[in-house]
Amino acid sequence: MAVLNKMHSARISDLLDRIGRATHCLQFADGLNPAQWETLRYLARANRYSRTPTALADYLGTTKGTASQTVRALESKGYIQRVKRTCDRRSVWLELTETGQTVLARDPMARLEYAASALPPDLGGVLADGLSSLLRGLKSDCGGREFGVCAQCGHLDPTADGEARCGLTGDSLASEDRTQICVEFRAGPTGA
Amino acid sequence: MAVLNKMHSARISDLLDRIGRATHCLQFADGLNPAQWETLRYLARANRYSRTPTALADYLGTTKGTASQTVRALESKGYIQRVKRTCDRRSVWLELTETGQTVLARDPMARLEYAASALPPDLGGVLADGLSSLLRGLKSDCGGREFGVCAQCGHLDPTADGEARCGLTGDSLASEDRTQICVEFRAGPTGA
DNA sequence: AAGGATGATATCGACTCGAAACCAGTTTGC
DNA sequence: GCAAACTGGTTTCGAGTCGATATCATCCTT
Repeated sequence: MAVLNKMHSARISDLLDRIGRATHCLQFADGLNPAQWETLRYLARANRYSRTPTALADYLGTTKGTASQTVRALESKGYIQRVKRTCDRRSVWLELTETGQTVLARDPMARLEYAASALPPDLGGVLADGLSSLLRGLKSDCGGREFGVCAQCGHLDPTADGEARCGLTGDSLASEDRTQICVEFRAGPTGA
Repeated sequence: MAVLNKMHSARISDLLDRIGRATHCLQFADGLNPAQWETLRYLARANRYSRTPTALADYLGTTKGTASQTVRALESKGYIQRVKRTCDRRSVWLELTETGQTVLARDPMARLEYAASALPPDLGGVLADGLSSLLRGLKSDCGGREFGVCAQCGHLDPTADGEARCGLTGDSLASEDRTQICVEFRAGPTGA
């Protein structure tokens, strides 16, 4: 069984490697590069605390300087725009433009999703769970901040019925907000 | 069910994305870069027809020029060496050195393998199969040559008992050779 | 023997990334 | 209330990678 498992794990590792390489080349579509696609995807899924250059840098596992360059490139293409914040005038919000959303609809990673949707339905769930626990096993080694949604966040403070607020900022969170990625995410009692 | 499947496929896509990013950063260990690690791994697994710069370029999905630079970098570090071939004096064989094998033993992708081996045994097989068919679905889109082992190759010509030879080159293949990656691989009747 | 194909390498330019310097705005401490 | 420390963001610079092209040597075809 140990041998069998060893065989499987080598194969899994190889397959993931190859899938990674295959998707890598997909991510140069539309004149963008992988980092820029990641950024568009991130901005579409990040909540209002998290659509900033610094949070983006954290998410991408890069530096603020590099993230800034990516942002500039996307802005010059008209896919995102910077919005000055009033509360803290150093800070900037990044927002997808209309054009940006149109481009994101052509996300090349959708191919992967498409391929996944062709799997037998019962296999899909198992696959997702397997990958998820694989990632957990990996993540502890690799450093890198965790990003999760408010719904599973330790800061979430469910006050009244249906309502909830963030224990960190005190803001109340619409249900829409709670399904988005947050920089401040911390694994907590609410989460698994 | 369609909805369920859509959920799963989005999650799978996201997970693969994140695993890819996590492993990417791992592959800068020991002063090498991802392409160089890939090269070491490839050379360790490629058969004697396939340990050449051109085959490497094909495998990595890059150009010969770029592959040549990677080779040079690894050679200057002393991890591989070029061996002039006598049969075709244009051609070069790439071989791992002792040092190269030592370094490869510290392959950062082993972390992934380790994480995979921690999965429940039955899950491992399912996961591998799922990923495999996912890759198949993806590969048809993405172009990129298939690389497989002789044992599943259409060129394999099992002559006598236990013996086999390559129908392309006419060479007889030791059983060791048959488990290695070959550039000339072609999906054939022997394979699945 | 000549011309074309092939394996490999070198060179050049475009591009990306990380490190460090830098600027502006905010907070802290006296 | 002001200076120092801090923080968010941008800019600049250098290293490194990659792909395209040109070049060289060798092989193959006729």
